[in-house]
Amino acid sequence: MLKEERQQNILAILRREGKVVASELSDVLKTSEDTVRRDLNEMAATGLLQRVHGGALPQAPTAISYQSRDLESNAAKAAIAAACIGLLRQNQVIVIDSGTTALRLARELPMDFRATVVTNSVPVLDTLSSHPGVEVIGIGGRLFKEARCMVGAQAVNELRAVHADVCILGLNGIHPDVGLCVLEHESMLVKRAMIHGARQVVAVAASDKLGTVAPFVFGQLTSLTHLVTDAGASEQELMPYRTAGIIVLSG
Amino acid sequence: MLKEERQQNILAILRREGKVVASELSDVLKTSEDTVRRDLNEMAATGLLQRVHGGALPQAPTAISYQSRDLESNAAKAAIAAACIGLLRQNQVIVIDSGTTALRLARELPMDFRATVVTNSVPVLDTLSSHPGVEVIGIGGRLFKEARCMVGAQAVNELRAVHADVCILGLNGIHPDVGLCVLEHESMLVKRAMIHGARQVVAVAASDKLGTVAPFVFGQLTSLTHLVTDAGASEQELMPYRTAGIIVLSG
DNA sequence: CAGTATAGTGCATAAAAACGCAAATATCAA
DNA sequence: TTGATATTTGCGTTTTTATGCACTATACTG
Repeated sequence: MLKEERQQNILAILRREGKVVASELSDVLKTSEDTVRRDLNEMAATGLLQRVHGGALPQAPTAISYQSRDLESNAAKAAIAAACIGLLRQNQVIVIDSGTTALRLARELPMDFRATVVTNSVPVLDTLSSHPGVEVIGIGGRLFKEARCMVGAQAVNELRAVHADVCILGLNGIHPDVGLCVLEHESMLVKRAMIHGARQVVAVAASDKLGTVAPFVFGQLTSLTHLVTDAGASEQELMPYRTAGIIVLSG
Repeated sequence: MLKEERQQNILAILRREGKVVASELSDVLKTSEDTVRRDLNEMAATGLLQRVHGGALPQAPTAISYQSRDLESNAAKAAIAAACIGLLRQNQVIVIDSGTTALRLARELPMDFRATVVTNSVPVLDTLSSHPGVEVIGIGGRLFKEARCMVGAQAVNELRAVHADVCILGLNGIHPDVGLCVLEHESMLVKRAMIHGARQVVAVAASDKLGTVAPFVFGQLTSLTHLVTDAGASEQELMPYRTAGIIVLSG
């Protein structure tokens, strides 16, 4: 087995299992623990994973990552959420994506807001449990633990059956030429299904996401009707989106 | 289990429960109290949590509702959950119902437990997000807010497609003659779908539920293979269930 | 203030990592 | 092909790390 091939395998296992143990790897890959350790160290040096005693973990620790992401850039996210809520009308059917910005929107939703919300995000489901006026539809599927949301074929199918008035969409990167992108393949498919059939598609993105690219592109810029970002975005940065016919709000 | 992994788990539990107790952690994480203490001290040194006598608290005050924590600090439910976990085997497909007793079971599940869990309960989804070895399938449907679970035709359909090894079932009442009952019509349909096709059906019920009746009957006593209750149940109370061929555990 | 639960300490042990070196394998040029 | 060179891999040894145990000290509780 080639070195690169082996390292690819290690990464695949790491993604699947959430951790790798050096001794187990040497067993599965039929090689010595030395080689495995060398591989792990090499990959850790290039930032592909986090080396720990006994094996390795994903570079973004799963449990802690959600928590810390949840807390960071609070003011910016609050502004985005507020601007976004301004776009919503009573009694609409609203799809809410996973991601901390969309979650923030759900949390800021007035308690007397009346609407139907469709979501695959566990924390959004949790939050909206206490909104009496909101009819909530949970999307089923495999739980993607890092993002706390449902993904997979089942989720995509259920979402395709929904034609929402508004879709609140989170993303990892947005670029005028490349389009809308995310970090994981699974998310790509889910977000495509969310966009499909929605009357308005509102992307929520902190200003640092503007102009950045992530591996998986799930749609063109023209899929969007609105882009909501924070005050950190310059007019120059926003211009390409406006000229593409997107309504841009920056709070 | 890797050290860093364990520490991430501790953080996840801390975030979820609002506190951690050293002795409980050593139990759930299957390690010595020494190791737990070392972990807690290490994390406290890096400012990830606040060390206190007996366990640790979050660095920042948490927004967790006291209500939800209170129903967890119930010794009877802990005993039921522990007995229930004893029935589970690695790599089974397990359906977990909504309800606080079933939720308790999910929380007490060892971190290294490997299985596939199917659930319609939002807090169970939340809890199992931090169990790396558990593949979780969320059931979609309308959110029933009071119980924080998915119900309705969609949920019933998805559940009917599952043939589980074990089904952990909560209920509002169980009576030797009347059968298994719940308070809401929606729950009745969902629970019927859960039972359908399950190899083992384990009812979890606090002893005060025994012999009581609720409006909607979703199954006969013979649908059950196991009944797990707490030590508050008398032998006389349990006898009818035993004679019906049900394996009765009372912790 | 006594009794119990929790913490800290030193030590033994086992697992894992690092290191140096030699063998195996691949790469490349003539 | 052949041989020179670089890379990769495996093995023995040493060093480090992680963990559990026994024991003592300290903190909580009634």
